[in-house]
Amino acid sequence: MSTSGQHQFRYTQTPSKVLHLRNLPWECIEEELVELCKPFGKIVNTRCNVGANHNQAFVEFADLNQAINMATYFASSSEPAQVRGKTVYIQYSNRHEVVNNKGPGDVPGNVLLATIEGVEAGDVSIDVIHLVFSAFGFVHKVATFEKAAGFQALIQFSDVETASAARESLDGRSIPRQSLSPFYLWKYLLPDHVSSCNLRISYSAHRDLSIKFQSHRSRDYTNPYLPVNPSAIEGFVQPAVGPDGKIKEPESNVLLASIENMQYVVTVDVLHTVFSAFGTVQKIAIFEKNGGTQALIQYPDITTAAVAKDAIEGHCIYDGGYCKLHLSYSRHTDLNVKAFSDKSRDYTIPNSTVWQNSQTASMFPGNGFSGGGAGPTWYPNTQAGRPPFVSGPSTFPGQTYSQSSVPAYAAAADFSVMQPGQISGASQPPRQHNMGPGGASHPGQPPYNG
DNA sequence: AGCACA
Repeated sequence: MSTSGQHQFRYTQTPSKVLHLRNLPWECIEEELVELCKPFGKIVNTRCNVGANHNQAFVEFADLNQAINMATYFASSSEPAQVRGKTVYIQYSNRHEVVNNKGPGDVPGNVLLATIEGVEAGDVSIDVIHLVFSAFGFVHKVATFEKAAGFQALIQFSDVETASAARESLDGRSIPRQSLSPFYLWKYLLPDHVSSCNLRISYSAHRDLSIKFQSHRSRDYTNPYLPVNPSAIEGFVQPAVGPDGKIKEPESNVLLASIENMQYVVTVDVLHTVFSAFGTVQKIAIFEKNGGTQALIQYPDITTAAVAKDAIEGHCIYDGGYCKLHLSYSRHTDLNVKAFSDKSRDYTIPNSTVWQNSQTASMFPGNGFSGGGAGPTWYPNTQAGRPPFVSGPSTFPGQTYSQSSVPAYAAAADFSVMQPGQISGASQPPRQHNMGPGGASHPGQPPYNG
C-alpha cells in the first residue's frame, strides 16, 4: 500500500468518471467489463481492446462517485480486480468521457435506417416495409428513398426499445417472398423477379421524420389528415383519373366496396380487418344490391379513405381471385348503422363488450405472416369446402393455426411473427388507431392506444 | 502494467 501509494504519487490522478483498466485478458469483451464494474454503479459507456495488445479498456460511469467507489475499493482491497483470473489494474482515466467505437449507425435511436439490398425501389412497397416493421410495435412514419447504397427506408418507432427490438430481429434477415397471411392483399410481399431481399439496419440520427405527404414513398401513420400527394400516388396502384379522362368522383370519407366473385362469406369482421390497415374504421354496413354484395366503410377522414381506396382497389381478399374489391367514394359521409348486427357495426360506440374481444388484436392481416415457413398456409379453397368465416369471430382464419406463443422473429431463417389471437388484450378497446397493415404488437407491447 | 481517435 505504501509502495503503491508512492506510485500513485508519481502519477497523480484526478478522479474521473472514466476509469482506465489495464492488464486485461486479450480481447476482453464488454460483458466482462460490465460484470466487473457494474456493482459500483451505472455504466454508460465502455471501450474495449484498447492499445497494441488489446488489453486495455475504458469504462465510463454515470456518476463520478461511482468511479471513485470502484477505484478506491480496489485500491484498498486485498482481493485485486480480476477478469478471467487476471489481475486488472484500475486508475482514473485522464479523459472524462469514453468515445467508443460505435459508428453513427450504432447509436440507438427510435428511427431505423433500413437498406433493402438486391431490389429496385419499386420492388418493395412502403406497405410491405410497414407490415414487416409493425411486427415490433406501432410504426409512426416511414420514408423511402434511393441512395447510392440502394433502396433505403427510414422507419420511425415510438421509442428506442422498439426500434432496437426491430433492428435486432431484422438486421441481416430477408423479407420473405410471401407471408402466410390469408389476406391476399398482404400475401405476396415481393415481386417474382426479386431473388433475395436482405435488410441491413442501422440507427438513424433522426428522431422525428418530417413527412409532407401520404404517398407511395412516405407515410405518416400518426396523421390521417396529412394530404395525399396526387403525383406521388400516380402510378402507385390506381390513378384517380381513368385513361379516358373521366372526371373523378368527389372524394369522401366513406368508401363503397363492391365485392366481386364472392365465393366465400365476407363478414363485417373481415372487412374491418382489411380496412383497418389504413386507419380507424368507424362504421361498416354490408348490403345486397343488384344481386351483388356491397359494403360501406366509414373512416374519420377523406385522407385515410383515399389511401385505403388506392391501396385496396382491385385487390382480392383471398388468393385465387376470390372476393375482389372494387372501391369508389360513397356519397355518404356518416352512416346510420346498427351498432352490432351481422351486417353492420358502429365501432364508435364504446364498450360494446359483446364483440369487443373478437375485435382486439386478432384482426391484423400482418399477423398471418409467420411460422418460419413451416406453418400451414391457409387457403380458403382447402378448408374442406367450408366457407372460412361462417362461424363468427372465433373462427377467424388466423386463429386456426395459432400455436403457442413464439417471440417475433425467433425462427432461424425466416420471419416469424406472432400469431393473431396471441396478443393478449381482451380488455383493449378496439382502437387500433392509425395502425397500418400488420399492426401487430410485439409481445409485451400493447397495441397503440393513441 | 501506464490512456483510444474508427
